[in-house]
Amino acid sequence: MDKQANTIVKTLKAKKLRVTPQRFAVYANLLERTDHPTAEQILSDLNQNAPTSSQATVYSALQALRQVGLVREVLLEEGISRYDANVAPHHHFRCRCCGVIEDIPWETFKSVDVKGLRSGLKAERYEVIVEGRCDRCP
Amino acid sequence: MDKQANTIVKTLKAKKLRVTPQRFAVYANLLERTDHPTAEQILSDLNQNAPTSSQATVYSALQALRQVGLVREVLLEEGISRYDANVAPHHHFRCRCCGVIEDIPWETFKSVDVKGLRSGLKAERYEVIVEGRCDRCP
DNA sequence: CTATAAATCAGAATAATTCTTATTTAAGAA
DNA sequence: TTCTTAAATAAGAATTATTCTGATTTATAG
Repeated sequence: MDKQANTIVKTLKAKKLRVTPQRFAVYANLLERTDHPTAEQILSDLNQNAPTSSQATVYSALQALRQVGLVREVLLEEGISRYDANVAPHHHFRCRCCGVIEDIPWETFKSVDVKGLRSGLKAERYEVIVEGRCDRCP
Repeated sequence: MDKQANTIVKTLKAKKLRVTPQRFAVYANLLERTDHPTAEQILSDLNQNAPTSSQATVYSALQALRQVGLVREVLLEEGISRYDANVAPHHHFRCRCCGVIEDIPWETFKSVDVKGLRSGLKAERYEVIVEGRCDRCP
C-alpha cells in the first residue's frame, strides 16, 4: 500500500506534475478501478466519506493527467466522457443492454493493418470499439 | 434534384416518420455532407439564408432519424457529438492536427475478427477508430 | 375537408465542463 | 528548516450543449 503510493508519487514526479493530495487521489482512484468512470463518479467516490476534492479540481487533475499521458479518455456514449488509467493500447467493448464497459486485450485484433489506409493518412494510434451484449444481460 | 427530394420523402415515410420541412431539411443536409457535422453546424447551415428550423427542432429531428436508423452519431472528441447519414458499416479517421474526420471503407480492415472476444461477449457491431495525421497537415 | 396525433417554436431548465479570483500549498533554494 | 513563488485549489459564476415545457401549428389518415 505504501509501496503503491510511492510508485504513484514517482510516476507523477517523472511527468513533472506537482504531487498534491487531490491529484494523487484522482490518479490513485482511477488506477484501482477498471470501470472507466466519469469525472462525476470519481468526484463522488473521493468525497463519499470526507470532502477531499472540489469539482473543478477533479476536472483539472484529469486534464493534467491526460496531457502527460497517464490517463486517457474513453468516448462511447453521447455526452459522456469516461477516463481510464490504462494507457497501454487496448480496445473497448460496451454492452448495449446494461452499458457496462470492458477492456479488450490488444492481441485480440492484432490482425488490424493500418497500412491499408489511403496514402496520405498517417496512423498514430487506433482502437476497435465493439458494441454488443455481455453475459449478465438476457 | 426533384428526384433526390422524392427519394428522401420515400425514405422517411418508409420509416413511418412524418415528413416535415424541418426534418426533411436536416436529413437532406446530412446526406449532402461528408464532414460529420455537429447539431450546431447543421442548424447554422440550414438557417444561414432564412430561418428554417429552431434549435430544439434540429435536435429532435436528429433523435428521430437516429432512432429509425437513418442517421448515426460519431463520437471522436470529448464533448462533441457529430452526425452521419452514412449508416452503412465503415470506420473513421481523425486528424490530430486539423481535426478533420474522414470515412474509412469497411473493406480496409476486413480482417478484424470479433470471434476472438472472450466467451460471453456477443458482438453486434464494431468500428475501428484511427487517429493520426492527414496530408494537409505538416 | 376535418380531426387529431405529432411536430414545431421560443424560451426556460438542466447538465457537464470551464473560467475567475482569492487563497493555499508543494517543492526548490537559501 | 524556513522562505519564496509558481502552481494548484476551492467556491461559485459563466459557458456550452442538450433537453424540456407548454402553447401553437401542421401533416396526414379518413
